[in-house]
This record gives sequence, C-alpha cells and structure tokens, in this order.
Amino acid sequence: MILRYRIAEGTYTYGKRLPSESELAQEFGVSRATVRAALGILENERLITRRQGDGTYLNERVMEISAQLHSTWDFQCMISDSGRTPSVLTLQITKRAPSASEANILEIPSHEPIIALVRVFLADLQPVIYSTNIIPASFFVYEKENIDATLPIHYLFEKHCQQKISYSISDISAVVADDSLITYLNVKPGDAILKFRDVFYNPSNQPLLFGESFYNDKVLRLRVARAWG
Amino acid sequence: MILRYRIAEGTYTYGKRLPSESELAQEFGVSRATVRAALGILENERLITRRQGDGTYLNERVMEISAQLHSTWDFQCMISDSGRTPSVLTLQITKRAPSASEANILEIPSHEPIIALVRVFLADLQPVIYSTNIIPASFFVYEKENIDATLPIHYLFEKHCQQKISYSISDISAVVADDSLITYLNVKPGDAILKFRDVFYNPSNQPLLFGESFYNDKVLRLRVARAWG
DNA sequence: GAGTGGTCTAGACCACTAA
DNA sequence: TAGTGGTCTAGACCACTCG
Repeated sequence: MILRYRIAEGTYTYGKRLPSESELAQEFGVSRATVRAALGILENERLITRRQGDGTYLNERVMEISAQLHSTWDFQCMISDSGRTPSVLTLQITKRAPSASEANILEIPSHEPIIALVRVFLADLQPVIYSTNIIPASFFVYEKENIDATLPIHYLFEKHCQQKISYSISDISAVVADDSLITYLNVKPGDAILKFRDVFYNPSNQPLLFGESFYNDKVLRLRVARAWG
Repeated sequence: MILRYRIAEGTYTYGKRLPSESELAQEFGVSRATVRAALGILENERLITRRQGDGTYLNERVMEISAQLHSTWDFQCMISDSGRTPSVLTLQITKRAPSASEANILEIPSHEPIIALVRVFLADLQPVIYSTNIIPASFFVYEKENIDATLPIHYLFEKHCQQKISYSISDISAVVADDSLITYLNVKPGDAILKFRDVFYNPSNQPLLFGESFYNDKVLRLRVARAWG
C-alpha cells in the first residue's frame, strides 16, 4: 500500500502538485489516515513538501538524490544512479582470528574466528570504494566458499547469516590515502579520502558485523538530503 | 505532546522497557494513535526499538549519539554533548558581490550583494570546525552590524531573515588542509579534513544560503546512527 | 491464551492558504 | 469562504511473542 505511492515519482509531474489527501483516500479506497501515513514517509525523506492550507508538492531537487544518509546505503545503486555501470572486485575472503579491537567491537571472545571480506566497488571499471567487512564466522550457516560477494553487505549478511540488520552506527572521518588505497582506489599519495566506519546491530542491540569503507569522492560525489525543523 | 515523551530518556531506564502503548495512552489521556505517532518519531531516530508481540525498548547505544545525520546539526550542541565547552570565533562578516558560482548556487543575479560569514567553532578553546556561510544581503531585515554570529546558522538565518529553512542538500568530501585550515584549525600541512558543502532551501525550494564546513575529526568524532530496512 | 505492537477505519475539529 | 493539511479520537482486527 505504502510503496504504491511511489508512482507519484512518475505520474504526478504535472505542475508538481499532488491530489489532496481526501482525493487520494477516495481514489485508493482507504482512509485519510492511511494516506497520511504513506505521505508522511515520503515527507520524512523530503520527497514531498506539505503546506497546510495549500497542498502537497513534489520536491524535484531531492528526487535527484540517491543516497538517503539516514537509511540503507547500497554502493552499487549509488553508482548506477549516477549513470555508470557498477561492478565489484573481491580481493579477499579469509577466515582468521580477530584482532583485539575487532573482538572488542563485535563483543566476541578473541578465539572466535571471523570472516574478513575485502572488496572494491567500481563505476565504469573505475575504482570508487575500498571496503572491508568483518563478520564472526559463527553467524554463517553456509560455508565461506559459497559467499556471494557481489551482494551489498546487508543482503549478504541476511542471506548467509539469516539475521536482520536493524541499524548501524557510523563514524565519518577523512584520512590520507595509504598504500593499499593508492593501489586499489587508484589515487595519488597524499590524497584525502572519505572514511566510514560502520558497526551494524540487530534489533536486540547485538553487534553483528562491522566495516570500513574508503570512498573516493573525486569519482563519485556523495550527496545527501537533510531535513530541518 | 510529542516532545513530552522525551522524558523516556530520563525516566524509563529501569530495564529499558517502556510501558505498553495502551498504558501510555491511558496515562497521558490520549488515544493510542497519538501515542503511536509520538513513538514513531522516536523510532525513526532509532532511540527506541519496537518488537511486535513483545514491547518497546530504549536503545542506549543510539541515545549516546548527538548527531542525527538526517536532521538539524548544531555544532555547539555537538561539542557540548561531547563534554567540552563550545565557543565561537567570528573571523569575518563582510558584504560583497558574489562570485559566479555563488550567484549560480543561490540563483541570484551577479550584482546582488551577499553577506559572507566566516567562523571557527572551538571545543575547550581548541578549534574544531572552520565554517563559511554565504547569504544574499537582500534577505536581511536588520543591518549586518547587528548579526549575532554566535548562533547556529539556521537560527541566525531565521532570526535575521525571518524565513524558515526546510531542508538542505549536502555534499560530503575529504580535502587536504590548505593554508587557512592549517592556520585556523591548527592542523598540519597534508592532513585530511572532512568537508561539508550545504545548500539550504525553504519549503518552496528556493535556495536561501549555502555554507562550507571543514571538520577536524581528530578533535571531535563525528558519529551518526542510521536505520536499515 | 494474554498481551504486545502493526494496521486501518470513519469521523471530528482546527489552522492555514488562496481566490 | 472553500478547500487544504495538522491533529486527534475510539474503536476494530490482525500478527506476533512469550510464558
């Protein structure tokens, strides 16, 4: 029900004004409260603007933005939304003991092995993102040989570990490119690189996995919309 | 009504479980739908987790985070939330003609003057953020001498220009420190610095002002919570 | 089975905007 | 003044979790 309103992004371009809430309720045969709940989701993402006493309007500026910083990030979607062809290069899938800080972040004993996944995401074969992920091996229901490393990390985790990610906590910083970034992201020594360090949790607040992503903003612009007030 | 539920952040620490929606509705003398709307806001920010058939729980991890990347950013709040004393250093308030790109971003003619505001935010007198803001002078109802430069930019704008900011679009990138950053942020040559380039809009999609902020993540960690699914 | 959150209804009244 | 979105009510039924 809710998702069907997304057709607004294709159909209501005339004048950018949507039908009134009552009209939409009648058209879809639901109550006005249901319409308002659906519109509320779109408003949260700033895809629409509602003005009391006036009407509901599409926000074309925000519609052009793919990354919603407060929700799911899918690197491959971000690349294809920018008009380029995404691909993934898997550099490493290894099973090993965690470092002290890795065990600490994941809240596991230091003898429990982890799976380390190192990948590079490319746009039109140009490297954009260098990404590492650390997952406790005990979460996997299949063997590591079967890992489908082309999946976004949250799909990969949900498929192979059969747990849902509820939220993540991210540290954002800037770093100077080190040797592996120079090699794999094809940047120059001394270049500045965006770094995201994300820890993912399930609904019970247990840490599930964590990742570090190094983002070359010279190749793919990182643009987000934010709501005020 | 809605905001009153924030007391949850102080009162419901016992066991982290909140009373049921029906109980809350009765306690506050409102309908359950109203309670759900209020809880829905907290859930969006991941401050609470709701589990069907179980209950509503506080998320202590997210409660420790000050910056909600999808909503208002107040540098001084972020600094004081980190346990340090915020202060502001105003480097410059000037009125001048816009550059070509500034006029283009703000969608104003190139002869219309702008107010340029350059500030440094400090934590315990240690510089953290170097920030520039460009506002068309025509928006100001008071003269520039009266500008209260200690205010966060959205309050400053709403107070002096009497318009509301609805949303902003931000480009996030990493840059190598240049001379003014080295001077004012007290960083070393070659250091990597987080850069945010924000354009602010009103509900009618008109650009109101824009800013560039350079964030020293070595002094103040930038940490955000993100929702998945 | 009892209690929880998830979804939805059909109506009401208000504040606001525009013609 | 007519129509819009903003807020709220009192109830209903369902899916789910837990003891």
